[in-house]
Amino acid sequence: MSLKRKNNKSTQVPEPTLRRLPGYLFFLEKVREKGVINISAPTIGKELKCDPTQVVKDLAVTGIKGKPRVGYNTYELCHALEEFLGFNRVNEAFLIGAGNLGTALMAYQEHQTLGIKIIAAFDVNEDKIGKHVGGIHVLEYNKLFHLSNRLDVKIAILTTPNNVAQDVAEDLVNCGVKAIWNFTHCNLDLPDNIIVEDISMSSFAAVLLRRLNDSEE
Amino acid sequence: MSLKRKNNKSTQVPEPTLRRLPGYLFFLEKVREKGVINISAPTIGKELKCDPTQVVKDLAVTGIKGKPRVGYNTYELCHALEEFLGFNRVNEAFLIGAGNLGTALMAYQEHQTLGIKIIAAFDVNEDKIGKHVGGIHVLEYNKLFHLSNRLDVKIAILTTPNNVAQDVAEDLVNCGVKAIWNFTHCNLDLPDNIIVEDISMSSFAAVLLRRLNDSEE
DNA sequence: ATATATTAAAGAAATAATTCTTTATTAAAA
DNA sequence: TTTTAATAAAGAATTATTTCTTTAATATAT
Ligand SMILES: NC(=O)c1ccc[n+]([C@@H]2O[C@H](COP(=O)([O-])OP(=O)(O)OC[C@H]3O[C@@H](n4cnc5c(N)ncnc54)[C@H](O)[C@@H]3O)[C@@H](O)[C@H]2O)c1
Ligand SMILES: NC(=O)c1ccc[n+]([C@@H]2O[C@H](COP(=O)([O-])OP(=O)(O)OC[C@H]3O[C@@H](n4cnc5c(N)ncnc54)[C@H](O)[C@@H]3O)[C@@H](O)[C@H]2O)c1
Repeated sequence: MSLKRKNNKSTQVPEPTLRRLPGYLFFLEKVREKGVINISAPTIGKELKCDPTQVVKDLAVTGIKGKPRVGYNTYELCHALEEFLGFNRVNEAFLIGAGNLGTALMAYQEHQTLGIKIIAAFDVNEDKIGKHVGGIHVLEYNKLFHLSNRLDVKIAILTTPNNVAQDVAEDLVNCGVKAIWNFTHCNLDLPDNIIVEDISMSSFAAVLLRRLNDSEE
Repeated sequence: MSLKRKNNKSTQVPEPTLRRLPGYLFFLEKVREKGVINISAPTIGKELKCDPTQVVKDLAVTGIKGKPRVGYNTYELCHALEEFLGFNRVNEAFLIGAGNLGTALMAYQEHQTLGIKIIAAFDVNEDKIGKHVGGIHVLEYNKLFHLSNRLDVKIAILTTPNNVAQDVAEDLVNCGVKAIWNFTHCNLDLPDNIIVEDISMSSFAAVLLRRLNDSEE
């Protein structure tokens, strides 16, 4: 999306592949629950409507080998995918900005299955401080600095208003945060080693509206 | 993301470009407010930290021509970008599922600047029906069918639980909806001419966690 | 006026990602 | 046991996207 991060020596897994992996994982978990032991790439491709060789290439990043005429072992694959994505670990995260979107994310239980656990939320607004949503407490923003000294939290979810996002992001970096999930549409300017994942509504809207326009000729 | 839609004769604008365009628009609006009349691609590139020739190529899709040694006219560009993206039109949308995420999106005023206007929300839960958030009423789900006959709404925002998403999506298509902004992580199986824009938390989590892992070697 | 530096535009090259092809493996059928 | 069909894996070819290079235009300075 923004600037490419090439801070790793060995060839990184391509982003399109990475984005597709959770889809495979969820599908595989579903069929595994139904008792399916083995599944082939063509079958996965048919269900998920994508190219079977793409499936093979994507799944290869996990290191799991399939057997000809049998396919992949669903248990092995699920496990390897979870491991590879980090979904089976508990990756603790702070949430900053307990507003409309922030509280929706706090209430969102599925984060657990994505390996991300919001352990505390922070806000500057008196009305928000002290509340708790989905078992997560909203703390005074200033407490972020004290808490981050004790805890080693590497991930932050940023849901403040746009105009304070840059300042808050800089605070987060100073608190030892290494990756920011940015829901604001502020173009964060941070050191290169900080991972920023922008989830920009506007980009989605742009693609949707334009494609809709295209389809109407 | 999922399957490529190639339903348009002329070469479509590449998706990566489309995703970047709103970023240019917001930046340009900001500098225009400061009274900047002209701006060059290298300047934009420096601010947004991207390649200047990329900027030139991206902006070329609007049809706006820049002048050597001067750059682009900010007014012209903003206008052309809004026009191209459809952000200056009122694209009416239905929202289905007025839960945590749904109500956050209803309260989200910035949709207006993205050209999307939620005109009504629908839910099956008695407790939700009748409420209104951000000036938008939550109606009984069944009213969707009546209303869609009268109104010609082409866009739907899907924020129901995952397990009903497919059924609801099919209803929406039957109601004449042409584009679905899908926030569930259900793999919607719909006719090819329907535009589905998946905003999958899991994909973002995957990229974020994996890159974090990569950076820690 | 003339020269100079800046820059958009167009095209070429490089890189990344996807799709196609071939090969080798293996379970099941004959 | 031998044959057959299915399929993973590896690599080639294609396609898409980004980056680099050249060219032409033009405002500013000389
Ligand atoms: N609401 C949505 O559905 C939605 C969707 C996509 C993106 N976004 C983006 O998410 C961000 C938040 O949106 P929202 O609708 O939740 O807004 P909001 O105003 O409801 O929430 C923002 C919260 O941040 C708090 N805050 C303000 N300054 C702060 C600071 N310096 N430190 C910590 N907290 C601070 C506010 O008190 C408030 O509780 C915006 O950038 C918006 O563009 C929102
Ligand atoms: N909460 C989040 O932050 C978040 C973030 C990303 C994605 N999501 C996804 O968005 C979806 C909704 O999440 P949520 O947290 O808002 O859940 P939620 O349970 O709070 O909201 C779902 C709403 O849909 C309504 N609903 C149920 N069945 C319906 C039907 N057949 N027709 C119409 N409405 C129906 C429910 O009454 C409820 O109000 C889920 O798929 C979730 O994975 C949520």
